[in-house]
Amino acid sequence: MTVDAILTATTRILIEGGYDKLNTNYVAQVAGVSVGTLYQYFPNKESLVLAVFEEHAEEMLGLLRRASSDLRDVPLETAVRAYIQTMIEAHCVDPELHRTLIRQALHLGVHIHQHIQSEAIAIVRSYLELHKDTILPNNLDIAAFLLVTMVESATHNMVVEYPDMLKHGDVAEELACVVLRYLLPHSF
Amino acid sequence: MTVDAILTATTRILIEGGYDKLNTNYVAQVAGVSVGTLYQYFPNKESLVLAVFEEHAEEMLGLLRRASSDLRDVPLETAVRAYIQTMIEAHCVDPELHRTLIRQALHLGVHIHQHIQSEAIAIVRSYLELHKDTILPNNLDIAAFLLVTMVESATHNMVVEYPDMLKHGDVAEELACVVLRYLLPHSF
DNA sequence: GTATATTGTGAGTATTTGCTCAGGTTTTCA
DNA sequence: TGAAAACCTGAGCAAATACTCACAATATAC
Repeated sequence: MTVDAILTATTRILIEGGYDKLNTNYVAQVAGVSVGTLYQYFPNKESLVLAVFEEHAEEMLGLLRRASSDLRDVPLETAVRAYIQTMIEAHCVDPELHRTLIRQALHLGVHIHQHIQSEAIAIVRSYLELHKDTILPNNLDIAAFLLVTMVESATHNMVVEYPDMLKHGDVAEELACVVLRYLLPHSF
Repeated sequence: MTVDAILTATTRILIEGGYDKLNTNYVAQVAGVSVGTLYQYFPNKESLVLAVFEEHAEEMLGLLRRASSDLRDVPLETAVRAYIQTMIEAHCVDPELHRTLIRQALHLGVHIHQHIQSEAIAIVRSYLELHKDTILPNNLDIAAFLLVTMVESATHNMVVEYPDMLKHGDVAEELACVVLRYLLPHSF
């Protein structure tokens, strides 16, 4: 319970004031505990951010993992759209926190993108492997790398940097076009 | 001359030790001047990083602007490849500094990606406008957004996060495939 | 050569802040 | 009920560091 209050406070301060405004005394105050208590559960300031990051990343990865197991045996066209949709949802879990972690915490070893991408690349690669006879690309490593990078960054940019775009839900469909035209011989 | 020494020192410290290790006394020492001198040219610590950023962003944007004017009247297929190549070159101007600015300085208003992307989107959009009769996408805003985001992030990831990939120069060619299959009706 | 302007100096200050620790409060359990 | 374990407190220390200012050195102009 105490830990939770501390993490919630950390998250809130991070979102509202950024890493600069995050000091342990203030976190403790917002959490309604004393600094001493805080240091009973977290060895230092950095570990606060790391814990928040871990929680958030797991939540996002959870969605992607679930989707990937659901999509194993689904035709490519459906899978691609579902994958893009899931990626959008993953970014919508807590967009403000996501933006903050990326903007404010990259300089600690907190690399959300790499964290998520490396796992996503493995997933996509194994999916492409299953369908390698029906798709155009030969080099699956490169294809998986490009697909994940592109979908992740487009999604990210859309949700986090240009949130208005989501209303134009067409972007998701257009992104699906990009992917499908790349993978399949016949146009869309 | 003094200003230059200060900026060079800032850059070096930023690359080697990150934003944490950047303190004005140390910058002055490395630059071979006194703190007082430093504060004669820069109002505060932040402005140091901002100046370094500005210089770097201009250098990258310079390449893109030059390319964009060269590519106005070139056939799409050539233009796409050249554009991708230019984007790679832009990221290779000073990859270490680029990585550092992104990782260490995002939390100041230093948003390289947005800075570069917003200009790149305008350039690409106007190019697509010229060729709108020969390309598939209807919504040029979305198309430009996606193309820039995808090419920029793929390039960035390749150069900055997975530098080994560049040796596999095929990634650039594969990326060109993605773009061309999206834009043109006949496959590649 | 003198006066003025420009540029440089660096010890010191004022503040911020991560973290400790000596002691208090609450809970557990025989 | 009482003692041990677990948990909490917050004033304050120690270190880091952004920034100043009174003065010195150098350059420029006449």
